[in-house]
Amino acid sequence: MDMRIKEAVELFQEVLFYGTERVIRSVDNPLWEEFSPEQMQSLKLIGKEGQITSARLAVLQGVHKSAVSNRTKKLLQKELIQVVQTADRREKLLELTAAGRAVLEESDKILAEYVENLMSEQVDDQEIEQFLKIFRKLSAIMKTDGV
Amino acid sequence: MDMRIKEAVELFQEVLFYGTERVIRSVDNPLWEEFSPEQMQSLKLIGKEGQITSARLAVLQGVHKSAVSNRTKKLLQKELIQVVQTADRREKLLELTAAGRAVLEESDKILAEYVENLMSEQVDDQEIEQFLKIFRKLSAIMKTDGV
DNA sequence: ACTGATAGTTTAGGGGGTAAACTATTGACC
DNA sequence: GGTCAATAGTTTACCCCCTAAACTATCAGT
Repeated sequence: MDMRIKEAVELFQEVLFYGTERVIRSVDNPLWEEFSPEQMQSLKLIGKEGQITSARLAVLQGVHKSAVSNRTKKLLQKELIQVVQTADRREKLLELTAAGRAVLEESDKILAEYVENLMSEQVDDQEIEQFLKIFRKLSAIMKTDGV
Repeated sequence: MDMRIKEAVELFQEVLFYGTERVIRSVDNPLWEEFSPEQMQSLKLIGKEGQITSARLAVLQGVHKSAVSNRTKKLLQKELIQVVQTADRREKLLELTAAGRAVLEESDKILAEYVENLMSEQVDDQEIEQFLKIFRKLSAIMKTDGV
């Protein structure tokens, strides 16, 4: 059991902490150079929720509201999102523009191709099932605890 | 098959791209506040190789040599690593100091406890096997291609 | 009306990264 | 031996990201 923990820790660090970063940096795709991963994540979440407040976006992304404020400013400049005023005038709802939806779709398409390509080449059918199972679990754990 | 790809893409983004970052930020451990993940990765790699050049470290971390230069400067200031001159006077070998080794050990211990705790609580034995299998695969893929 | 709570923005300070210019040193070739 | 291109690292300019704390505006309850 002890050895397995040790290996798990190594793999954890290697894949989750460092591997992903390295991979993101090495991908050369015009979309990913123009928009940062964090900006893409914002688009994704805004798209999923339809309309969303800064405060909620901060919770979902796990960052301070000031970080969100900074990000939304950039997305507004790029005209990928727009602001809708609500009755409570302190609050602003963010939603995607047509351009924002287009970017999001394009990004999803690229990633889908990437993953599909990867899986068909290097991963067999049974492994895909296991991959999905493990990642569903990880996703759930990350949302509640923290790893 | 198409639905599975779609789910895989979602999980990919959620867990690898964003989840890990969020988790790292939310962990409150004095060690992790004092040293960035990148600095810890440097320590880990230097420790693993014993002695290493900046150039090699840059390749292993997948970043430019200027980024490594910046990081090593900080680690030197914190006295976690030291420099050894070689015959080729352009080149510098980096190695851990005793303090560096101590930090690395402490970090591994903390992570091991974390992972162990997580697994015993939320993951059953069979899942651990699957987890290891999938992550070994991911690790291998990340080292060659990029995801 | 007052006052405390809430939503967002701003500022200061510190992480990360790239790309390109620059220093120092080496090694190969004439 | 002298010249010059290649190599290892550093520096600089410019960008992204983050937190913490101060600040503005607005709302809601007493």
